[in-house]
Amino acid sequence: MNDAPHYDDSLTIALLRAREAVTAQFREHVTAAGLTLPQWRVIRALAGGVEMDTTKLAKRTVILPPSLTRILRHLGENGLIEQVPARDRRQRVIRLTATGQSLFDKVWQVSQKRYAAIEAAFGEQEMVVLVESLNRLRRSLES
Amino acid sequence: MNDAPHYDDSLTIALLRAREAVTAQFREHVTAAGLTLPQWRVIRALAGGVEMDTTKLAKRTVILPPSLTRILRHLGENGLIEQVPARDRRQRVIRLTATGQSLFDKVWQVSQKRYAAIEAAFGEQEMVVLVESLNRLRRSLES
DNA sequence: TTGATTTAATTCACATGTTAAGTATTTAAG
DNA sequence: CTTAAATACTTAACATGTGAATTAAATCAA
Repeated sequence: MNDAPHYDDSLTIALLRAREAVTAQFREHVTAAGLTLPQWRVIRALAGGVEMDTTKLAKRTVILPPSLTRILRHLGENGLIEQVPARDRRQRVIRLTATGQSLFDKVWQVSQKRYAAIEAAFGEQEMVVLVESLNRLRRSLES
Repeated sequence: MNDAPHYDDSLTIALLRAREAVTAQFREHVTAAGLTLPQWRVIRALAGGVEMDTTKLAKRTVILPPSLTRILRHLGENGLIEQVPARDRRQRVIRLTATGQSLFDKVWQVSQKRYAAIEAAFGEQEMVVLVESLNRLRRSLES
């Protein structure tokens, strides 16, 4: 009938809603720990003694540099991260403090359970297929 | 090895990146028309003479009420939408103005081409499967 | 080595995301 | 009919998203 994809079927909206549904599973316990979800992505990327500069961190966490600057300021003020001296003095190399790592450990325990619950509800195999499909979509658009 | 899903394989990040890749296909021509992507979602939901209250509009466009309030103010100031008298005076029922509709017509032409290009690059059938998978994921988490 | 260019990160300005609190109108209970 | 509860939005406050301009340090070319 209509040459336009129906609104609720459109890819962008489907991605938005799916992401909303998934992040909702993590939001409660992450915010209870005093973190926002973007802040948690940064903590998670640095967990286990990883040291990383801002550019790499921005790519890993899918956070734009200006946002990351503010997030790192917050996390630094709360004593969760610290700066590591770098050869290239333009770079800001970051790592978790002991406090940051132990906060990660605490939140991560719950995140794992939530992730497992999502796999159980949606299907472990379907989840693998979905993630692969999402990554294939991305690659097909980047070229 | 690790009991944690690898960062780049995680569902939340895959959703973020995929969404980023898809929206990038629309951002250029939408912003060239003087609209942000959320503003465009609102315009699109109202296209074709549709009248809708704020609550329904918020759900359709996946925009939270406080954001929608601001967006509607912007669109109203630019003469793209107008308010329709409603029985329930708590509600704000909105529709496009003639200006808004003609802006939609212009932007929509390009959006259709972009959407078709995504289908061509990723595969029409795979796209259908992906959207269904995303919606199934969402439903499995809402119960 | 100097000067132009590139790179890394920040700052600025404005828009949206998110939660909590507030206002106005309607509905429902008594 | 009157008041308590529910509904539809809005406002406020803070965090992040986004694009453009800025600063500082490293690299490259002459």
